[in-house]
Amino acid sequence: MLSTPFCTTPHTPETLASLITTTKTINHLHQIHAAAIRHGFNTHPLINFKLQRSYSSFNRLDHSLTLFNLTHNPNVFFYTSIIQSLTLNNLHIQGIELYIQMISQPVQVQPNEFTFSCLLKGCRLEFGKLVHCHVIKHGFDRNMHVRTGLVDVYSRCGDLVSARQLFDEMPERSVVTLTSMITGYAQHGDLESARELFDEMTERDSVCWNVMIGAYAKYRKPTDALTLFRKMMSVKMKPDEVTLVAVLSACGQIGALESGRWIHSYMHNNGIRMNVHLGTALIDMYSKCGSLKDAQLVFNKLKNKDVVAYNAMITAYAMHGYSQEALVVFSNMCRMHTTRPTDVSFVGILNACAHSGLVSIGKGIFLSMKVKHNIEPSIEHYGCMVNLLGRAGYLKQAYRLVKTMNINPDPVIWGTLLDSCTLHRNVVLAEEIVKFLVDNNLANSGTYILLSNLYAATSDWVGVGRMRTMMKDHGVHKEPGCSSIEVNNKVHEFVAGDMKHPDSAKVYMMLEEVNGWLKDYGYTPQTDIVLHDFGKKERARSLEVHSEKLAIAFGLISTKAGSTIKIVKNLRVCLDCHEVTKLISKITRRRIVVRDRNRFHVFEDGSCSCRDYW
DNA sequence: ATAGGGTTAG
Repeated sequence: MLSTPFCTTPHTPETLASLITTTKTINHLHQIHAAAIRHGFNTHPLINFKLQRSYSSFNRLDHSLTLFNLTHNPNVFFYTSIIQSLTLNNLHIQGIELYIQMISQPVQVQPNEFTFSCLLKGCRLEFGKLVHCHVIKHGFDRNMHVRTGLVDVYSRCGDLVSARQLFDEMPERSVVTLTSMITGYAQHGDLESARELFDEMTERDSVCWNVMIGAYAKYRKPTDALTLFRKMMSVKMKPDEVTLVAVLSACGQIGALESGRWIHSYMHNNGIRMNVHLGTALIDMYSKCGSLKDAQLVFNKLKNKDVVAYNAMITAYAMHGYSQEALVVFSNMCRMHTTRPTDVSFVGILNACAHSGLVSIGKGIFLSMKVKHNIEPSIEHYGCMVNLLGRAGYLKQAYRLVKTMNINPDPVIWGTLLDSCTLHRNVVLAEEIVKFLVDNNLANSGTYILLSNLYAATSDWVGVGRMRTMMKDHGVHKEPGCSSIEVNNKVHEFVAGDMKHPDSAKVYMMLEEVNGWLKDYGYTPQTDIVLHDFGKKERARSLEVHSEKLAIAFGLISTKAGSTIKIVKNLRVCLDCHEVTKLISKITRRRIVVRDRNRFHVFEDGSCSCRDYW
């Protein structure tokens, strides 16, 4: 203590106050605090205010509160800043309590516009409305900061009508106000209204660009996200860490590896430091773009890995069918004392088991959720188990699990079960399930499609016809297949059977050539699973134009011989396409990587990394 | 002396 300068040098409140503001460590702060007490400044309002803020900045709310409780008659500055500390720590109830204490003191302390700004930050609708009343009562509702805070509360909480009304009636608005309003729309899925306001802005900072790009990424509009990002770059607005996280997510969704790599090198070249957010986004991007090696590299180098980073890597291994590796990362994570598995970890690890048919390991992990980790399995975890059991052929067990679980089964889980019935050609069980669904009014479009697929798979064309009629009667449509491929930093999309791409003529010529090769190999199209265009073309013809085949044909004509072709598909790959792609990889000596809705397939020399189990 | 908007995994 004696070695520090604070014991001997004389101090004025002003010099102490400025020392507090510049202090870099909590120990340093304690010494200054001690010096302040020794000099008899412990009741000095400015000193105490600064001390409180400083403790708060070191995340020592406990010290802040002690100090506050020892202070007689705190003034509005002290009240406001302690309220701010509380709300920043998500302690809004305590914040409101302090506000009430403040206005009901014997000697009332009048709140000001700053007090209301702090009260509103991050608060929920019930408190927001309460604070709103007090804002009006104290006459601060025309203050821009306060009004922005109100807009923010209503829009974050989804009361977009109230938010918009307050917004429209504002005397003036700042970038922050607009961003709050845009965020409200964006977070609740109204991307059009968000974009409309965004386009009307006369000045934009990086935060509002981030909100808009992030909204596109969140609502799975990766092309819009990337387009807007390019626009941001073109107006010389510098992207920051938050921008890049959103853009990387978009790259992952669309499988744009070249763009993703470009972002990674942009980080290096522009001094954007790696951190756990960016690292996780990179792991996600690389794995969804088929480059598991790069995902591993980022993961291994990443410091301070949190559970989100671990989950991203577990999911990456699961998607690529590397079940053992996923299990290793999972157990490493469980061994760390800083990370505990979450519900997402279990979705990842159970999917990893499903992709390799690790039934008993999966069952063990599923049981451990509740027993060992105190996590109640959700419908998604049950879905993973139904998938694991069903794919492995334990259809009865899967069915029993759905019937006995204490959550209401949803259409997804029934779909998973029916999918497994199709895979194992179990018409009897499938019909039992469908009858159950119809009897209980649970059948939906998916039910008909799945049963129809099953009839097709077992060559029961009468059954297919019956389903076809039922679907027509119910106006059921199948989600069109869509595949994309990135060539020279540009993403090309193909929808099943479409002719929209500028190079369509060449693509279809290539497809004819491929069909010739396949015929020479003695391949005949399998009469599987095609419903979206039934009745228009004969089955064999429609099989030829599944979207991934168009994308692969485009890849063959637009990339260098021998290079890898990478495709992203929105649906699960069908049996026929899977067989055909295996053959194409053999004939053309190309490595073909297909990411379908569930996982990766790496086709090489006539076989697939999923070992035909998917 | 003090305030308002943005981030990752299925």
